[in-house]
Amino acid sequence: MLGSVGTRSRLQPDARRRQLLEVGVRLVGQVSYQELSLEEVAEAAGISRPLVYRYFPTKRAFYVEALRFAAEQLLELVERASSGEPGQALRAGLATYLGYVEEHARPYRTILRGDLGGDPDVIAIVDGVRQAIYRRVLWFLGREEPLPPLLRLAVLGWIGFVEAVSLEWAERPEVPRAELTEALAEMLRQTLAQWGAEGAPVATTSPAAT
Amino acid sequence: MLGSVGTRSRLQPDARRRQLLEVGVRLVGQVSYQELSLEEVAEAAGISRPLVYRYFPTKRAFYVEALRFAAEQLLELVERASSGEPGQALRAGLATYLGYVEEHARPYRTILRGDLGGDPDVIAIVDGVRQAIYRRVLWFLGREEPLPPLLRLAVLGWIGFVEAVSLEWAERPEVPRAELTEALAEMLRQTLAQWGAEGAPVATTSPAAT
DNA sequence: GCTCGCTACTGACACCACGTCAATAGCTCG
DNA sequence: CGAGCTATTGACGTGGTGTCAGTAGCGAGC
Repeated sequence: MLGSVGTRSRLQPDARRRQLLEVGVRLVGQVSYQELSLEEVAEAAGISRPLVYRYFPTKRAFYVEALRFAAEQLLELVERASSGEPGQALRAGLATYLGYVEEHARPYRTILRGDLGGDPDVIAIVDGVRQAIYRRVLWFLGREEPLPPLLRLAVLGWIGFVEAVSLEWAERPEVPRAELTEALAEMLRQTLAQWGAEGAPVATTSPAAT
Repeated sequence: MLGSVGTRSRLQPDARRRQLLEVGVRLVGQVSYQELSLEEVAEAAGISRPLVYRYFPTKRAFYVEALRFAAEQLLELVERASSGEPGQALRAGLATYLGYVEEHARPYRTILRGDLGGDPDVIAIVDGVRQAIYRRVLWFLGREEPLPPLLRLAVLGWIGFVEAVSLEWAERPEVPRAELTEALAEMLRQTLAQWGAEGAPVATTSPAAT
């Protein structure tokens, strides 16, 4: 029961900042940047609007920090799930990823699309998620940067494939998660076989046949 | 030399509206929504700010209309290029698409990402482009809606693949356009072979070997 | 070719949300 | 228990959106 109106307590800066960020994370994905008013944020935290400016220099900065926090949650989840040995890790990571999409459809959309398309910081975050996934995939494959141009395009393209499928699937989950996980993993294998044809041995073996 | 400051002529509503839209199209993709000021738009058109409100009820509406106009330009280009017989049309459409990306990297990014991610109208436009491409691909394949769920995901995923590759390629065009066109077309064939495995004959044959 | 009316067009205003600053009030430490 | 530090706030300035009464250019009728 954070910040219920009535009692205005004096908090330590760390606690206050964290509380504001949590409010922000909850709001990002519910309302657009335009609709988000700092007055509203302050009210939700039980404080006055100027106080928000003590912790965040501007509305954009606040929004960006909240978005970054949400993005880190997703990434941490996936990293944690996919820490096993590469062959299995890809499927574990995909399944976790899809699980997050399933439960947080709207925040996911915001993290991916990123309201405020023009803002460099927002672009940095959205691309940051993509890049983290990219590096993870490289780790799955046992490869390191720099990749040959076509192979790099293949991996980035596959990530785009996963994102597009996830967005559609979040709205119409007509395919079981397990089946989708397997199809996406297999898809990566095939894509690499075609685009990275310069004799690159890949490690994404299928699991034991059913 | 439209709207040079100094002479303020009285235009017909159609002409004025069109002029404003052209100014808008030029600005979208150059500056973000936030940075776009109607004062600036009015000045570029050589009129006063209130007059803009005679033609567009709100700043958002103006931005949306301009974005829609830009999106329609891209779509019309692709449609026109891919009106031949299906087998060849896919590659012609892809090549034209990539050509647009090559020449209008920043506007393309805006059309695709869509600043103002939260706005329903903007979402409608961005998804509209995607849906038009989707229908076009269906026409290539000789199929009609509704598709089986997995096949639908495959086509949408492939479009996501193309978009992701295009965005990266726009910044680092290290692969010849022709090669990329061919790889993407072949990619669609393979994807459908895997995801639409329920005996769907597909029409994307390779062109005559070079 | 002059007048008259219609309407494209503008200057000035109200409003709202962001961002600032001096003043206040609640902890903490001697 | 008093003093000082600082988290907190009410009141203000500012910039950009959206509104409205008033003005000026273009066509119609005689």
